[in-house]
Amino acid sequence: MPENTNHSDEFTPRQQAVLESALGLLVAGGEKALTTAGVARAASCSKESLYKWFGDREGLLAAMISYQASKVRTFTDDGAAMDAQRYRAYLLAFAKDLLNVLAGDVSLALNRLAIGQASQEGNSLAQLLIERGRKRIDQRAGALLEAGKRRGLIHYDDRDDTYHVLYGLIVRDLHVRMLLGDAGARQPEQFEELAEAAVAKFFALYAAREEERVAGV
Amino acid sequence: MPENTNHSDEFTPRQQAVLESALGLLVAGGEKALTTAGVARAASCSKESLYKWFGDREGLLAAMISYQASKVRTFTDDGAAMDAQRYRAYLLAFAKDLLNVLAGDVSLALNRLAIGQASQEGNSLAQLLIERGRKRIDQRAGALLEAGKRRGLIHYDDRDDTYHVLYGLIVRDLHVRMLLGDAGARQPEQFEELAEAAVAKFFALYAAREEERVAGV
DNA sequence: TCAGAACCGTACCGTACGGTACTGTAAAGA
DNA sequence: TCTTTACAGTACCGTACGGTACGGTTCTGA
Repeated sequence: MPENTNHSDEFTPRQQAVLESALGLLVAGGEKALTTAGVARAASCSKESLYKWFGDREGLLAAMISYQASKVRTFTDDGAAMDAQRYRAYLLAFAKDLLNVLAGDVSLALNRLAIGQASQEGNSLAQLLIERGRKRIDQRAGALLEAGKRRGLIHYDDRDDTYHVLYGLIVRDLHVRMLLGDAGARQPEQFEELAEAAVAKFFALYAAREEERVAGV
Repeated sequence: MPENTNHSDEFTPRQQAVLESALGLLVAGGEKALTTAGVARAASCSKESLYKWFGDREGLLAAMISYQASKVRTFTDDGAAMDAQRYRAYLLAFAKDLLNVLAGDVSLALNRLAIGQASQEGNSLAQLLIERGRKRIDQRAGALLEAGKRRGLIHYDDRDDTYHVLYGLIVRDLHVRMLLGDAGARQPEQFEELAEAAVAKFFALYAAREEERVAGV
């Protein structure tokens, strides 16, 4: 058994290399450029092997999504003490990470791919993207929010609703605009500033008031 | 000259009927289903006419976007007196309209189309969608914000930034999830509630404090 | 050393689609 | 009535792509 990277062992190293090639093609030229012959040429493998490994073109696309999805770290509450200052830093890091993930070449390409297919019947690709990609981020954020509530730093009733507000404050309309290729939306040098503004507003809305923080309510 | 509807007179009635057919096909089956032969059949016109009117397939797609874009009403400040109550209602209406527009069949289909094309070179379609569709909404919101500031109801420094915060509070991640076909995101019966929550938070962040409102600063 | 598996490269097939050309026809205008 | 324009309908062409088949090569294990 070959050494395992942090990627899932769902694919052999050779297959992973092929998937990496395919992702490169997708990023470079969009779905139109992702032909089976093109992938085979770029990855120096035969079309026959592609069909053997992934079934058909759809299977290849699904494999690309599954493969890529294994690159998001997740936050787990270690129970350590945390003051408001430190918690704010965590939220800030989450916000910056989120913006950077969404602005990534591969993320944008895969989201474009899935969205392009979402209209026709059996939008399994989009479903897969939501399941494998989106939900991990949701989990990390959820854990972060709960950690803050547990320590009395923030206050909320509905965790998911609160998360969506945080998401909206951070991402605004940037994701869709990036997906549309609007260059004005994709400026990573502004992400720091955007993240800080978002976190500040989030605290303005959800920071526990003094008496709550003391009482732990 | 035929009677002018509120649509642009960029296209003849016959052409508008064809574009309507094409939009129907796009909504029903996504881009894959939008073949020139299919449009011709659905609209009972010849392919030759299609190419005469719109140049090529790309031109047809652009025409569909241009044609569809002319269905957003815009807010203009009539200078009338407006109290906080009334202003809040305006914002609420904007929020609900925004959610309903974004959740519309045709809007989703066109955004999917443009995003699907955004990766390959010359993403003119996406650019067109931003220019013709997005910017109108931006204008309406901008006017709304300025009206509120002029009357001392809200306070902000950067209008566009403030608008983007409002947008994020309203839309959250719903647009992308709707584009991905996530049924959980597309529930118009919840839009009222979402709009109210967003407007409430917006006021929490931007409502002018009493002394400002009086001083008009 | 031999058998078999895995796999690359390429040739091949069928089909679907963008785009063009041609024919027939109905309306408009002189 | 003749001519021109606009258009529907259809046939046609070239190409690109998904998917399959096959020959040749390398690697593995007995």
